[in-house]
Amino acid sequence: MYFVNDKEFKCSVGVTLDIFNDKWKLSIIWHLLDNDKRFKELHQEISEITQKTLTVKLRELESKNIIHREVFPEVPPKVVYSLTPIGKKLRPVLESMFKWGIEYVEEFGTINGENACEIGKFNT
Amino acid sequence: MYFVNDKEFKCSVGVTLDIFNDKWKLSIIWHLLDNDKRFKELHQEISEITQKTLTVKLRELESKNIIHREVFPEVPPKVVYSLTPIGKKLRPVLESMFKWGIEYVEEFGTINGENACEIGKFNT
DNA sequence: TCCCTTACGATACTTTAGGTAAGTAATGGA
DNA sequence: TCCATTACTTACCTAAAGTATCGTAAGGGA
Repeated sequence: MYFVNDKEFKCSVGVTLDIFNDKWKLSIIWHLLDNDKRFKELHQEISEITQKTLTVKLRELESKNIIHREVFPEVPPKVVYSLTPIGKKLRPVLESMFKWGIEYVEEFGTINGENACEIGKFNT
Repeated sequence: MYFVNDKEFKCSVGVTLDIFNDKWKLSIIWHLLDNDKRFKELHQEISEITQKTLTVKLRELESKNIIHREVFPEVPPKVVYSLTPIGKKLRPVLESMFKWGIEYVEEFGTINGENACEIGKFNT
C-alpha cells in the first residue's frame, strides 16, 4: 500500500496513472524532456492547449514536484520551466509510448513523410 | 507525419497520447494485461469508475482496435474483454509507469505494508 | 503625458467529459 | 409471483477544459 498526500494506492502504477490522469500533463513533460522552456515556447509547441489550461497544468505539475518553475524578475516577464530529477526519470515512460505509437501507426494508420519528433529525443 | 483516422500527428508519441488522453483507458489496459475479464470483474477491480463511463471507455478502446469484445449469448449476459495483439504490446508502457511510480513514492510518499499489484504482472 | 508593446497570467462564461441514480431485458429459482 | 443476475441504457447533474477578454508592469515612441 502506498500513500501520496493522504491518497491511498494499492499499486505503484496507480500512483503514476493518478498523476497523469488528465489530458495534458504527459504532453508537457514530453516537450520539456530535452530542453527547459519558457511559457510562450511551450504554448507555441503544444499549440492545441489553451493558455489557461497550460498555466493550470504547469502549477499542478509543480506542486507534484515534477517540474520546476523559475521566475526572472524582468519586464516583460520571463518564466522558465524545467524537469526536476524525478520528472526527468519519466523519459522511459515517454520512450515506450513513442515506440508503441510507431507500431500502432504501422498497423492502423499511414505514414506520410518523416517523423518530425525533435531531434535527439530518442535515437529511434 | 502520421495519420490515424484522418487525424494528423507530427510524432508517434502524439498518437499514443491522443489515444490515452482521458482518465480511464490506461487503467483498463492495466487490468486486462494478465487476464481477460468480464464487465463486472473490471468494474469491481477499477472500483472508482462508474458503469456508464466503463462502457463508454470499453467501446472507445474497441473502436481503436486495442481491446476485443466477445459476447456470449447467455442469460444473464456474459461479455468478455481481452487485449488485441497491439493492446498487449502496451505492456512496456505500463511497466515503465509501474517502475516510475515506485521511485516517485519512495521520494514523495510513504509505503505501508506491501505492494498489492496482481502477482505475475511484473517481476519487480 | 499618453499610449503601445511584451510575456505571463487572471477572470467570467460556455462547452464537453465524466459522475449519479434509476431503469431495462431475459431467464432461472424460491 | 417476485426477486436475483449481468451488461448495459437513459435522464439528469457536476467538474474539467475551452473561449474570449482583461490586467500588470517597465520601457519606448509621439
